[in-house]
Amino acid sequence: MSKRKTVGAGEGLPEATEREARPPVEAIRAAAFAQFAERGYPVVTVRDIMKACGLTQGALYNHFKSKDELLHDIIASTQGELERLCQEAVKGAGADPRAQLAAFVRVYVVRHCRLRIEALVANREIGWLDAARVSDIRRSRRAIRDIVVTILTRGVESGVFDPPRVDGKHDLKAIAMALLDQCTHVSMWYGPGGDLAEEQMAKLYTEMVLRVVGARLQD
Amino acid sequence: MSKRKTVGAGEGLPEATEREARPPVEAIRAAAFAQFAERGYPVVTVRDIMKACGLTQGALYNHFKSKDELLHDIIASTQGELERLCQEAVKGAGADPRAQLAAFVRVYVVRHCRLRIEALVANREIGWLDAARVSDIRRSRRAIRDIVVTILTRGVESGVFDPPRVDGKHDLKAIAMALLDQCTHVSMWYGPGGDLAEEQMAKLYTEMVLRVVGARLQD
DNA sequence: TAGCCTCCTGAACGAGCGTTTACCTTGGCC
DNA sequence: GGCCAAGGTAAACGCTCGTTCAGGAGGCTA
Repeated sequence: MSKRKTVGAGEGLPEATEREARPPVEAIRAAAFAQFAERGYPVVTVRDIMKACGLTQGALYNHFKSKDELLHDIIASTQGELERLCQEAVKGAGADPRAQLAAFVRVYVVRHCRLRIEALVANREIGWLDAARVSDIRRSRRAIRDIVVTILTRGVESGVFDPPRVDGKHDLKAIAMALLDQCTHVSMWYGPGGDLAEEQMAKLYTEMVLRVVGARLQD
Repeated sequence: MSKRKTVGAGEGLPEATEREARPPVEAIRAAAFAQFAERGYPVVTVRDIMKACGLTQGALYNHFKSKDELLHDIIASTQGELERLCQEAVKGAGADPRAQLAAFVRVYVVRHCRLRIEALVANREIGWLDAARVSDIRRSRRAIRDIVVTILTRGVESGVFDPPRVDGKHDLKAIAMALLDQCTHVSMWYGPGGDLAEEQMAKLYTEMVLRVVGARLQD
């Protein structure tokens, strides 16, 4: 079953819509995604994953070295894509830190709404990876945090941001962590059936973030 | 079981400082706390927990019916205490929604900094409980969220809050979720060795939250 | 001292885990 | 056809899990 030979590996992203046409390795990734998200990595068994895509346990090891590698593959691809999107969003937003921050939050929130399963897995299950595999993902997260810190720093220097101070000093790293926490965890509770659509969520969060950093409304 | 005659049950919290004088059931709770926090419920074994307090695996079942009940015991006590603290904080803050929200955030953040291990366990491991055990904890969380929603609602009605709108309407539940997310997850990254102390964290978060809801500075 | 109660030990149980292995089927190519 | 590589199956491996249970140590009370 699910016998595919033809689908070329070099033509863009796999399409999630046509389930049967997907090569086995993609079906495994997708099934693992869904199950890790719903029940968590340690309690999802290799047998569960493979049964969900109509295969037996042993077949996993034709595509991945281990269950661990499967999880890393999933998280790393999601995380890399997120970092790239964030960088592009900021780069394409001009020089104004307010526009940069707004573009960042919009991309970040929309992605965490739309791909909330992937985000949820990436954020919740990373701890199960061993140290060697986890390091590059942590690096990517620091990179994203540093994007925010950089925007905040420039915004403060140029006077368009006035974020909260503690004992008279800014702690932009703490503020960046808090803002990212807030935006990241939409994936924990956002559902398409809820009151707000993705773009509305993005607008809401953008306004909240701009308020937190004390963005001046206009020059 | 867990029959204690000497340490009075009616005199406050157990003291975490004197480890040896603690009755076994308390030692088990403490060891489980620490290990669940560090490595996660499903990978911490009964043998791990009991070894950490100098006992063998079988002894657990003199104090708890199962590993599951142990986790529920831990989470429920933490959650109940949190709900009580939040209610008291709001009740003791007078009638002004701004003061109520500030008091709420302060208590909530300080607690999530100080008892971050407990908070982390309660928030991350709850999914492992079966449905029957998890329901009262979810109820408590909804209750806490509703405290915030109530404060926001009264603040908006009385004109001291002007939170972000989406398409002209408020979505106070979404905003309450976002604010609680932010405050809850300090427990994921706050460390006593960091740049900010608990009270400074509380001040920072209070100011951020008041900014988000658009609190008027004075009457 | 005898009896009881509390609590712990240490071995055992059955189940389920990730992974390995031997073997089978399929399709393309000479 | 014969061969090969890819990728599947199903059984088995060694291990660890949560839990149970018979038995024993130690401290009360009578």
